[in-house]
Amino acid sequence: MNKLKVSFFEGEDVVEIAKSLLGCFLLTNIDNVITGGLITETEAYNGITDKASHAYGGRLTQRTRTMYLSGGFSYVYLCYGIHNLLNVVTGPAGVPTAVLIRGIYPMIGIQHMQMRAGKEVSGYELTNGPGKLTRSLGVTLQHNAVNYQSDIIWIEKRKQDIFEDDIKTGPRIGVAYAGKDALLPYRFLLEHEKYL
DNA sequence: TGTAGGATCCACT
DNA sequence: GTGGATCCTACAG
Repeated sequence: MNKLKVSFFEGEDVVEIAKSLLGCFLLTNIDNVITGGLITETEAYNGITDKASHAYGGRLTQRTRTMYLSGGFSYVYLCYGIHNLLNVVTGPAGVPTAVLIRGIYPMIGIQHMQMRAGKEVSGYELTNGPGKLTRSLGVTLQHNAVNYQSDIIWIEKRKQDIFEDDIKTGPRIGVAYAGKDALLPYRFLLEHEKYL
């Protein structure tokens, strides 16, 4: 067990944190079952100056309140009325930056993830999307504002360091409404095959 | 109080 | 490649 510490999440540079999370293990202990896998895809949401962020312009509402917590809490919200999306809040308290976990490679508790997703789904298909990974991991709105130091959701460093060359960068998905900010290279993908 | 639209996924063409 | 599902959130009035 080698949980990422609070100091990691409290870093000021959300883009750097998004990149650093690639190759770490995301784990949940929900319904008394541990499930999780290798983080393969993340996106950074850079606070009040980022039009794609829920907290753009300093928006502070019931929903976005969680983003203003100090780094190391979860931010779960409902997207398109159907999908729960899981983020990691970063930075000091009052700074609403967060990293969206968009994909993991299933490694632990695969059988149970398959039950949650339905038996037709298997392998990477279980968790290769932000809505799919929460479904397979059992994450719901109940798990909003959970501390990543807890035994419910946490992130571990298990692998050796990731090589820069194995990280692909690109614009974020589904944020066309954000104008110029939609083009920012805040999406990170890991060529994960060699790290399995 | 009303309504437009969304950090997605899946089935269908 | 396209569109429907589905319902909460945000904001205007």
